[in-house]
Amino acid sequence: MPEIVFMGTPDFAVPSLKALVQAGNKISLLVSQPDRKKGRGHKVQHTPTKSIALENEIEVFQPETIRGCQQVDKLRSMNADFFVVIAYGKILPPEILEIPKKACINVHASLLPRWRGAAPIQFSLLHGDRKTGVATMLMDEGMDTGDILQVKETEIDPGENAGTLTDRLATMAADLIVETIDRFDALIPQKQDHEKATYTRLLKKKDRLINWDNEAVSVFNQFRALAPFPGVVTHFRNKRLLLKSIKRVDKEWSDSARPGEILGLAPDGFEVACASGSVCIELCQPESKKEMTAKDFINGYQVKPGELLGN
RNA sequence: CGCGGGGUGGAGCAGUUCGGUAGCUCGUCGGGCUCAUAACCCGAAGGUCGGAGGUUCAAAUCCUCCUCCCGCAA
Repeated sequence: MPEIVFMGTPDFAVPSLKALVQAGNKISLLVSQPDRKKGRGHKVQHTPTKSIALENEIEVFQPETIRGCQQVDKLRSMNADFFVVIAYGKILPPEILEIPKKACINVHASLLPRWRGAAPIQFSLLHGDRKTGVATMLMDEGMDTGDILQVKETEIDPGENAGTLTDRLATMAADLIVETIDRFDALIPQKQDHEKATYTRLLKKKDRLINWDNEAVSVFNQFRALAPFPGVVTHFRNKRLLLKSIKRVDKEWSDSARPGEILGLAPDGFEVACASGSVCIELCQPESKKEMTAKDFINGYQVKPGELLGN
C-alpha cells in the first residue's frame, strides 16, 4: 500500500482523509494549519482534519510556515509515495513538490481550468453555474495549473447553497482521490487549456453585504454562494440584519419601487425590490436576536411596506 | 480574561434615560359577519418582566453577583 502525507485543514478535506484511511492507505503524516483561537471567548480549537488524525493515531504536523529547512527535512524524512493536498491553505514551494516518490496530487473543487484558486465553490454559485465537479491533478508551481488526472462532474441544483454543495463535493472528492491513488500508474495526465482559465479570489467581509441595486438573480446567487456560512447581510433601521433564507420571486412589481424597498407581505415572507425583479425573505436575524421567520419579524418590528433595506 | 448586544403572556417586540395600574403586532379560545380572504367586527383567557440579593413607601426600570442566548472580530 502506498504511503501518503496528507495536507489539508478544513471540513472539506475530512471525507478525503477518512476515505484514504478506510481504503487501507498508510497515512504517515497529516499536515494542517496551526490551531487558531476561534469563536466567542477566543478558545483554541483543533482543525477539523487534526481531530480525525488524532482518532486514527496519525502524526500531526502544524507549522506556521511550510517554507523552512526543518519543515522540508521533516517532509522528506517521511519517505512518502504521495503528497495529497486538499484545501491546505498554503502555497507549496518547488522543493516540497519534488519530495514524494510518485507525485504531489491536489484535489480541487471545480471543473478546471474554470475557477482556479481559493473559493471555487462560492464562485460557481455566485455566477450561476449549472454544473461543477471535482478534479485531481499533478501539482506544479502555478495556482491550480497542473495536469489533470481525473475529473468527476455534477449538476448544481438551482436551490443548492454553498453548504450543501460543499458537502456533496467533499464526498465526491473523497471517492475520486481514493480512485486516483489506486489507479495512479494507469492514469495519463492531461494538460489544461490555459486559455480558458478563470480565477477566484478570497471572499472579503464586504462580499456579505447585499447590494439591492443588483438584479434579483444576482442577489439570489450571492445568497446561495454565502449560505449558510458566513451568510449575507443588509441593514434595517440602521441595524445589521442577517438574511438566512431567500427565495426567488418571478412576479413583476410596480415600477415605482426603489431597490431595497419592502414591497409587501407574501404568505411565507416579505418581498424586497432589486434593480429588476425581487426576492422574498423567508428567515432573517436582527442584531442580538435569534433567527426568526419573516412573519415574526414583521409583527415584532411593525414593518410597513415602503421601508428600505440597506443603507 | 478579545469587542459588543439581548432575556418582558404561546411567538416577535415596545416600555428601562427620568422608579408609581403590564403595552403593541400576532397566535389561541368563544361569538358575529362574508360567495370569499394572511379579510373584518366584538369578547375572553394567558405574564412572580431570565435568577438571587440590595436600595426604596414603591423596582421590568436604580446597584451588585449569577445564568442562558446572539452578533462582530480572529
